[in-house]
Amino acid sequence: MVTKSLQSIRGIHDGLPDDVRRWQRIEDVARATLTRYAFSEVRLPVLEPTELFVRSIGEETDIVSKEMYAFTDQGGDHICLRPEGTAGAVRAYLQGGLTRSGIQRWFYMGPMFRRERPQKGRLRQFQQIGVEMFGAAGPVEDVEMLAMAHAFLEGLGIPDLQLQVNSLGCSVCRPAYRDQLVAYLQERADTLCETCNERIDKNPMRVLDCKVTSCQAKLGDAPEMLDHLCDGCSAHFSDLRQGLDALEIPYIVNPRIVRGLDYYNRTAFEIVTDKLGAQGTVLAGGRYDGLVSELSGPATPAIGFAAGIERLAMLLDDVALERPDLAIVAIGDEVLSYSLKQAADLRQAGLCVVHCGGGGARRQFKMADRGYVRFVAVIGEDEMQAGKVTLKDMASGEQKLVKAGAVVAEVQAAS
RNA sequence: GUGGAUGUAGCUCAAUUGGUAGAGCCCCGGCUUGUGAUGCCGGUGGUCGUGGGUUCGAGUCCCAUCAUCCACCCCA
Repeated sequence: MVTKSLQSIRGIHDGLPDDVRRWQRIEDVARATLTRYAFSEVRLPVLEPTELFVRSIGEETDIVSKEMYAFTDQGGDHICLRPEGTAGAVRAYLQGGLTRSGIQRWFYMGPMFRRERPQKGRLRQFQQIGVEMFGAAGPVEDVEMLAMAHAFLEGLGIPDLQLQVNSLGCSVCRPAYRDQLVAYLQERADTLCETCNERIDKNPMRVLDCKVTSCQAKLGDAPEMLDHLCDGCSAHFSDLRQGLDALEIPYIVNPRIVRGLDYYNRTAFEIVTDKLGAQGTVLAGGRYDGLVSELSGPATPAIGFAAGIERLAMLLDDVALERPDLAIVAIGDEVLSYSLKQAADLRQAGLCVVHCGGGGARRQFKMADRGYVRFVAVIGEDEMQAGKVTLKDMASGEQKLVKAGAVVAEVQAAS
C-alpha cells in the first residue's frame, strides 16, 4: 500500500501500459474515422477562464455550480480546469477569427475535470474525444455527424450499442412546451419524489426520465417535446430520421433524452450500453445553435458530440501487447560493445529489439521469454568473429547460424 | 453532496470464540558458469489503508479519517 501522502488525488487515475494501450486503440480509430469525414484535430487549453463556462454551460448547472476545479491564480485571475470541451472550442473558434472561414470541422482528445463522487466509469479527470462542427445548420450535417459517431464505434467493434435520438426544440417552440410541462408537473407535484420536485424548477424535462417507478407511473400522459415542435424543428427532425434510414443506421427515438447543459437545441443523441451500470452513456451530443452568439460571436449554427475514452476502454476486448521482434543475448563481457552495436543496427532497420544486458545465458533467455519476444539472437565470441548471430525462434525452439546482415530479413520473413 | 459495501505481501485471497500473520501466483537467485516456456531448491517482500480508543493483549471489538466499489444526484 502506498502511504496516503503519495497517493494520486481521489478519482484521478494513472494510465499504465495496459490502460494506455486501450486508449491508443480508441484514439487511433477515432483519428482514422474522423479524418475520413474531413475533420481536423485541434489542441485546446486545459485551463480556461472560469467565466467561459459560467456563460456557456449555465450558472445553475451542477457542472458549474459544484463540480468545477476553479481557483484564483497568483495573478488574481479566475481560472479553472475545463469540465468539458465545447465551450473552449467555441472560444477558440471566435478567438481564431474563423467565423468567415466557412464550415469548421474539428475534433480533439484530452482530459476533462469534474469534481464529482467517483464510481465506475466516472472519474474526476477523464478523457474525451470531442467533435464540433461550426457553421452548418443541418439536418444533412446532423445525419453525417451521427453517421460518423456510428462509424467510429463500429470501427472499434464494440457490440450491443444503441443510438438514441431526440429533438429538444428551439427558442421558438421550447419555452411554450416548457411552460406546459411545468404546469402539468406542478399539478402532480405532491405525488412526485423529492428530487423531481426540485427538478420542476431546475430542469423540468429531466423529470420525465426519473428512475423512481412511482414517478414513472404518474407521468404516462405527460406532454413531450416531440409533440410540440414548431414547423422548423419538426421538419429538421424528420429529415434527420430520413437520413439515418437512408444510411441504414439503426436508432430509436427516445423522447426523454434531455441535455443537462443549457445550450443545446434541436438534435440530441446518445449512444448507450447496458454493460456499464449507471454510466451507460458512452457518447453523447447534440446541436447548439445558440452558443456561439451567446459567447458574443455571430449567430452560428453548430453541432457536436463527446465520447468518453475510459468508458469505451471498458467495453473493449483485451488489446494485444506489441511483442518485441528480437532479444539480444550477449555471452561474455568481450562481446558486449559489439552486441550493443548490433542491437542499434537492427533497430535502425526497423525491428523492435530488447537487449538482455549480458551475464548468464540462462538469465538472459528467461528475460527474453518473459518479454514474449519472437526471436533471440545469441552473440558470443564465435559469432562475433564470424560476423554472424545464432538466431533462435522462441516458438519452435529451432535455431540456426545466420549472417548478422541477414537477421532483419529472417525476422521479417517469419512475420 | 446523500446512502450502502469493502480495505491483510506486487496480485488473488486465508487467519478458529480478540493472544503479537499464512498460501498460491508474480519477482529475484540456484540446479557445474552458451539457451527460455514444465520441474526441483532457496530468497526478497506485510508497522494487517491511516489515526485514535477498549483490553493484560486487536488483523479480529468501537470511533474517526482516507481510498476503492455500488446506487442516488448528475454526467462522457
